[in-house]
Amino acid sequence: MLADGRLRREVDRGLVPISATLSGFPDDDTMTELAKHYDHRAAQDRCRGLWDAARAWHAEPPPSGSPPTRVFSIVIPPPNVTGALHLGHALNNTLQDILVRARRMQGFRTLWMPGTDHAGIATQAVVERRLLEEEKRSRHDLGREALVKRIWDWKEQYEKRILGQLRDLGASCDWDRTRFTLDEQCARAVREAFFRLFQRGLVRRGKRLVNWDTFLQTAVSDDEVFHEEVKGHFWHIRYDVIDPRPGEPRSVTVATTRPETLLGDTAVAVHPEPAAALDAAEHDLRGRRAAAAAKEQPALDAALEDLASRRRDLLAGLQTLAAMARDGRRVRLPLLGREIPLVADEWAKPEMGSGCVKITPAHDPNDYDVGLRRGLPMINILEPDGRLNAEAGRYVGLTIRQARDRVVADLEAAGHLERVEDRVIDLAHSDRSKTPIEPYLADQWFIRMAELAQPAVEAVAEGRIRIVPERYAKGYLDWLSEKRDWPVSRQLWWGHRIPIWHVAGVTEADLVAAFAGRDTVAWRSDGAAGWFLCCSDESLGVDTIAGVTHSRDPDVLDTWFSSALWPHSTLGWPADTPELACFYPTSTLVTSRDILTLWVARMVIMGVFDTGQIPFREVSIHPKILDRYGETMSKSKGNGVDPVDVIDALGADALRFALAGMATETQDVRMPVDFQCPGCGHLLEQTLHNRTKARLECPACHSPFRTQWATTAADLALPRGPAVSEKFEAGRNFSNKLWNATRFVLMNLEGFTAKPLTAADVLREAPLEDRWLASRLASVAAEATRAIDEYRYAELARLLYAFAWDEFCSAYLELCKARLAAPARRDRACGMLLAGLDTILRLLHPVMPFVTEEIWQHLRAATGGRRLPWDDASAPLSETIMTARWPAPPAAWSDPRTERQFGTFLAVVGAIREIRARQNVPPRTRVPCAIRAPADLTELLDPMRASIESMATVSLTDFGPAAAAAPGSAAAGVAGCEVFLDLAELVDVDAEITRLEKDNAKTEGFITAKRAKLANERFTARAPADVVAAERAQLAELEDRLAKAIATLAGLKSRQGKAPG
RNA sequence: GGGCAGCUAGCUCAGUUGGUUAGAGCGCUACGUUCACACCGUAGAGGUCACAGGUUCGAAUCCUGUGCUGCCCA
Repeated sequence: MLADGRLRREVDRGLVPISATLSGFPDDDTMTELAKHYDHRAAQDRCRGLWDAARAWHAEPPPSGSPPTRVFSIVIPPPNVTGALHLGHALNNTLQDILVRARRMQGFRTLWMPGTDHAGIATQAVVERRLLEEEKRSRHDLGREALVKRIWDWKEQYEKRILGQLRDLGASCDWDRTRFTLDEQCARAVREAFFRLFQRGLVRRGKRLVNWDTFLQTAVSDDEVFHEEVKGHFWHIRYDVIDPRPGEPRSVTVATTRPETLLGDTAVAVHPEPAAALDAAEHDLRGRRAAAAAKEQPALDAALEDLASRRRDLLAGLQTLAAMARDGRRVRLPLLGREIPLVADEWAKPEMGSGCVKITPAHDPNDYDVGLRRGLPMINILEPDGRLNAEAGRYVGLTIRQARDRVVADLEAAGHLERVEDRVIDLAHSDRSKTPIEPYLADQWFIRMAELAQPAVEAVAEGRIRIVPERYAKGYLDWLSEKRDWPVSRQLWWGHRIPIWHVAGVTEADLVAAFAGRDTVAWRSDGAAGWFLCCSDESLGVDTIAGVTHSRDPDVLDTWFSSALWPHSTLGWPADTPELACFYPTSTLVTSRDILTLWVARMVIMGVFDTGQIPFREVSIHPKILDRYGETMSKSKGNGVDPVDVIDALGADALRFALAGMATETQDVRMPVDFQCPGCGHLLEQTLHNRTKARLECPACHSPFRTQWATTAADLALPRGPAVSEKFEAGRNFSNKLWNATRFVLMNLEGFTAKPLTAADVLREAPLEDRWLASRLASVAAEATRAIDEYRYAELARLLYAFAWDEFCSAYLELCKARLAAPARRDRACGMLLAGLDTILRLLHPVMPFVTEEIWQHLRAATGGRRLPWDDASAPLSETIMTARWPAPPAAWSDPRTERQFGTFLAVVGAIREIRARQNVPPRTRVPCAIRAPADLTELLDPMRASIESMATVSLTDFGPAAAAAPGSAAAGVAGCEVFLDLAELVDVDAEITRLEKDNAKTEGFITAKRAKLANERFTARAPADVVAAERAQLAELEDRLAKAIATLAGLKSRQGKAPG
């Protein structure tokens, strides 16, 4: 028996694998006492095993013909397979799991669709960078197929890691349905969607100035670009006017930070109305000066002066140039000798530089617009690898850097360089390769947005899709209403290859003949003698068309294209599946605000286009997690926290509880991070300086440890110091509190047999504390349900924490201690303790699934016969809390009067405890106490006499309207009662007097303020009657309290000096 | 340049439609361990609600402006 007992304890500590049951939870007869501390590691393993064995997370569409059920579905924002998940993902998925678990318990047919995203450029860039670092090879050395194979290997590794992290977190996704944006099912949806767009004429081919990454040799989107200020120069270059007439300038001067681009110049621009432009600039400056603070005025004055000197020195020349531009005059491009036109365009600013600007349409976004407006040629001078092409004449083959030096030297030699200024330049860099971005004119595929965006705008504008918090709808609508065409091609190898082929030299009749009977092929003219073909099958299926070979577009689609289809592609579209019929449109999308436009808007667009229905009804936007400096957490900055570190150290529930508690409606949450020394546990603040170090030394024990950055063998041999935050400890403590409350309940169940409890049982002949608990359970269940409905996750966590800890444990459980010792009152107390605990566990399960399940299993083993009023009393208790019924206490349990009464009781106990603490009365010394209370309060509190005595450790000597206090008692007024503590050995009379005087001064202050307020006629006349009445009542109470306190004070003063000590 | 948000206790954050004496967690102070839990209990200290105006009987809350911080768009 002894051995059994020890085994049991070790089992409870999770030291021994349990084979007795499938789930690994103890049977009734093995269950007596829990370990003193909750062991999150063992519990997590057991719970996951239980859920997996039962596939409790799996959802099926109903069999046909079955009655309709309520459906709740979510698709996961697929984490990309570039790397492991960080705390931001943990937050996102915790919130989804809260919704999913709650709805499942509420009886919804609930699906959470999991999966990952291939993240085209990000993943390819990571793999390419490693290839270069570790093998010194480029993707071109490897070739397309081999590189793609490498990326698949990477994907397999990280997908596994990510899904493992999600499972560690407790995410109750339907793991049987896991998808990947590049898997066969998603690929089919991508081809079909693209084909339909092509057929409808919504796909177009066009030139576009893209952000070109010369290292990765691909276009990157604006959000993959970061800006950095670097030191550079401003070169002033002279272009000669061709055949100047008398009175005309012989040359124009332009300034540039990128002199090598002049090789691609196709014009020089001057403002068409320089005088008017200067007037406008001056008007603007004067307006700003009038409104500016004094310290800004000198700078504005200087700007005005500069403007005046320009008017004096430059204006005439600029006006001449504008006239020459209108006349079609030309200038000669230095070095190349090309003749280029002077054009008049507003882009040239007379208030800046020389007032003239060189135009390089193929290599500058603003110049590109000028080129379009003025019909200028666009000369591309770059190869994809960033070297200059044949258009650059004798500079061909040079890198941009080399070309810049040569061009500058040649200009200087030719006498065309006027001067050079130093200047700080805002330079765009690729986030992927960290190299400078070159604006580059490239052929791209675009999706036309004019028609597609409209339904997506309307869905939100008309409220069919609700974005929470509402303010985010504005950004969504603004962005979409611009209806800018979506460039979807990416010059990458990792992704969905664009299903477009090109063929030249065949007739449409040839195409008709080649694809006779196939409705999966469509074509359009390429504008010249060829055709673009689009096909929704995997391949075109023919090698040649009328003997002519075709070629497939080498590019792949933007990652967001496949993500845009995620809600319907994962459910089987374009096939007409039962899943699609049941779970689409999905219920809610949970995401952070930064991808509202990139992803959310595009899902709406494509969902409506493909299925005719919106993809989700509500969007819940949650905050981002920042570090102590207000920077967003990211792997690359090194300021992140790995969720698995927290899960290991404190438990998944602790992590989830903290994250849910942070998810308020404000935008961002700060999380100061510390490194924890693996040797001594000392916390070392993470700073801007140390956060990227591979090894650190503990300032306390001086032993070194490694961080996530460790790569060398020497560093890797060190123990890992995890990045942690104290914010998670509250959740760990809370888990333990629940565990110990359960431990207490289970320890006191001897001889008690749990039976189904009805709503009426709970109220029948119930003592005050039971009616109070029932009422609180009703309110808390309603509030928790509402918080979930309204996506107020933080409030959910907070309110359950406060109720479980402060009310259930600190008040109700304490009160039960006396009842459990009294045989006649025992059973009822056990029943209510169980009901309270069970309800708390169910309400908390969505936030803290593991500890609630672990406890549920122990309770189930000990009290499997219990049912709550909202359970089906004829069915067995649910085997897992995951599918237990969501609490729905009856309205009859609500009882505001009882809650007030109980509040008074707690206040009286609190007042007594306060006096005891102040007077240093030893905790276990029972003190005589009298309570004077008006008749109505006496009647209310009378049933609680024993409870007051036990909770405040006093013996009540007198209680009622005329209760007499022992002379010189310590006293306090509370909630309309007076409490007198007979401290025969009142140690410190002076302290009591000081305290009372301070308190009275405070009370007098309030009274003065209240009297003034009530004396103000405008207040009594205009404020609502109930507010005025409340103020009057309050004043009366304050005056009463003060009067009583003054009397007590007088008594104390008469004792002053007489008391011992 | 335009838009959105934030600024509340030492730290991280709550604070519903304006209405008692502004709250929580952590940290801090004092006392307390055979009695579920020291991952605990009891009590306490700690705030000109960024600043300046305004509306109102009454403002952390509404309006205007300023400052600082972050994000989005150009």
